[in-house]
Amino acid sequence: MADTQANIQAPPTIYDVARAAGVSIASVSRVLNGHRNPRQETRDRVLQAVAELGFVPDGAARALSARLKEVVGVVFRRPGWTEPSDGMFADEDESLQFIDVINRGVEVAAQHRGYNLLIGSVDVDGHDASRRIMTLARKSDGLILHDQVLEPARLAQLSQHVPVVTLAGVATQTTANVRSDNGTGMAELARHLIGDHGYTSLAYLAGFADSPDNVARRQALAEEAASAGARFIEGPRWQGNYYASGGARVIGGLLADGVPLPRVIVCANDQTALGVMHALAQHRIEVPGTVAVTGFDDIPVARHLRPQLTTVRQPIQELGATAFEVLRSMISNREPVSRDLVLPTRLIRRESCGCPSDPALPAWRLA
Amino acid sequence: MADTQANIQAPPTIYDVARAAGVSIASVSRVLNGHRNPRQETRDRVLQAVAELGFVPDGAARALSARLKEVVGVVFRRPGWTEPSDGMFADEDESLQFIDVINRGVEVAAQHRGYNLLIGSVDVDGHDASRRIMTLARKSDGLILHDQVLEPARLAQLSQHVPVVTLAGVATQTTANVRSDNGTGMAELARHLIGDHGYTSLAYLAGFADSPDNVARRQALAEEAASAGARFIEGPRWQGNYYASGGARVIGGLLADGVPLPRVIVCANDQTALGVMHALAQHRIEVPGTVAVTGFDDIPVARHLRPQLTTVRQPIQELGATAFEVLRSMISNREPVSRDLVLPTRLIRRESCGCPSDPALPAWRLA
DNA sequence: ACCGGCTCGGTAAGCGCTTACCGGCGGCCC
DNA sequence: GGGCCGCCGGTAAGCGCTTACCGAGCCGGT
Repeated sequence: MADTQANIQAPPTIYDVARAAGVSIASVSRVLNGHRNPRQETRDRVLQAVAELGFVPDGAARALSARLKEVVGVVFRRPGWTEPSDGMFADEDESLQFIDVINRGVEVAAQHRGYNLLIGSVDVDGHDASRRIMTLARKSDGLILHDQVLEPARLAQLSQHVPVVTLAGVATQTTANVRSDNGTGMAELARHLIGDHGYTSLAYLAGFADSPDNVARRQALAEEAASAGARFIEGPRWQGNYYASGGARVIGGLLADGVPLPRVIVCANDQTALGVMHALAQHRIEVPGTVAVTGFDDIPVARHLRPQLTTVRQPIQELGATAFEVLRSMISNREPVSRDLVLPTRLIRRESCGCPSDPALPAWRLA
Repeated sequence: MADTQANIQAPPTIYDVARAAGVSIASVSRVLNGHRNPRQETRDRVLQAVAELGFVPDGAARALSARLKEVVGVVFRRPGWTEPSDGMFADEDESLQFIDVINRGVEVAAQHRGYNLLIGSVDVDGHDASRRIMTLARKSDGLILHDQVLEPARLAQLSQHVPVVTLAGVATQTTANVRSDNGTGMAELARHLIGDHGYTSLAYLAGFADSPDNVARRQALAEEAASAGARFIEGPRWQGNYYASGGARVIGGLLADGVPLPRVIVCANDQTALGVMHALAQHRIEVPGTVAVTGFDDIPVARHLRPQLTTVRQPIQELGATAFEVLRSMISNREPVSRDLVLPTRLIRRESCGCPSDPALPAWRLA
């Protein structure tokens, strides 16, 4: 062996295929893309050459020429810890399960259409976030933006040039939006807690203040509590950040200051509930015996917690898949199927609200 | 308003910028890419035009011309349930936390270098997996492949044309590999269980049989057990699949057949342990009192389980980040910095092995 | 037999960039 | 003062595809 390095050789181009098949590059392109119905013999020769050479067209060249990249960009926000108490491994402390599952939904839907997913994240201090998103945009045919990645002004500007679908945001003149029916799910949860369990004091542990989801959930809960005459607790002490750390911090703060806890803590999302349950366990506070806890989203781990988490299920993967389909319709028709899609939610009663565990309904159907 | 449709207009091209700045496109390209040190005045005019028009170069054109896409592809395998007992929501039953965190690591590292991540998944029945991966490859500069996505022959073929880094696989002549030091971590865990806790019977709940990680972990455990004279249990009854469902199924099967459980169940990874603990709880079996359970990976939720999961920590994000850096070196130098990188692991003692909970060490440092 | 029309290949013009190459201009040295 | 060299802009040739356009061949109709 003269050289231990395994040199990689350039992949074959369409010219190589054309030469091997004894036809022009136009013919190769035509049989590969199924245009103009080439003669059977031509088709056979091209196909054989393609198989022999293992030809796969270059994405960039194809994109440039066809003005279609078959790539959609997805941007989400990474937790950027501004709180000094979080250590160097802060990033690993959290998984972004909700976001990851949505992205999986996008990806699966995209695969079906021959698209791929280009992923980008921005950290909370997004001073150059806008630039990064632009770059991503120029590598894709359209963008799916998670909550809180771009301020409205930038969004408006961006969406003039690129199809944009937001998740859990608000639709605008130029963007479409996909979200869940927060109100219905939260109302159902509230009625269950107040009506079925008879709880009379509920706190809302909030997510980001300016997130539409957060606003809608809070409001539905507040309204149900009011109409049922239950005490509704909220405020700056109850300000979380959609992450477990936020929930844990809130509980820690409350307990440290000797603030009495309400009978139920309704968390803005599951990850927050995770942190809450963790902090509660650390202080030896019984869930749901002393304090009941609920989440929102029904992320996969919700059922593995002890007690299992009562929550409101969103069709998470479907959220992603829907966002993709809307985006694709914008890409191909330059007009979305709909500007504001709302997916249904529903209450999932498990143990953390005080319901009995139900062994008849295992989380996994066993063989 | 004549038209409610917000028409998207084509983004500006380099020609638009050149015209606005009164220079040639070559000059625009040069100032943007910092080549040939253009005159200050030229630079200013170009930069101003770029700012005014909001110009960002098209990714495809840039890629085609510069022969560099600044995109890396990542392929992982989605759980494809072959077992009939798993319902329609099977996909949502599982999150792929380990994979997601790795991908996040890749993404963060990629961002630093101006690269983006192109995501593709293959399902277990990967009959056209190879083709899909090829397509992905032609949209990127290189590929990072998770475990079990491509058979070796295909891999060898693929890696002739594209730089490839595998995760938790084996390095070959043409591919590089990044993995964790399974042996050391597992040995440390085994010694803790046998030496510190005095357990004398351990079962290994396996992952995919042909996964190198699985083989290495099993072997380290077997060796430690043998040398310490502990009983080591394994076999077809203990065959999992790296997912929670596999762990739950194994436990369910054992219990249904009246097989007595060992004192410790060492799971191939955390997700498996999750399913095991879930199944055990369902049968009212105490963990760690009656049966101790351990995992491997230290995925973010491991600390949220009750009891908290004792496991072996891999530097998950770093695994991804390292894979990216190796790949990048292959892309730019056509030669990897190293063909086989091994990252350290270490035992994380929590509660599920029988260690006392440690309130002095909260999972989150609270404000 | 001729011609219109239809089928199907080939030729070549881009797509929006990067960069090799060239040429003009100014400064420097002798 | 003339010749060289270096600096910088512009011109144009691709990068690897898709596709509009053209033309050759062949069919059927009259």
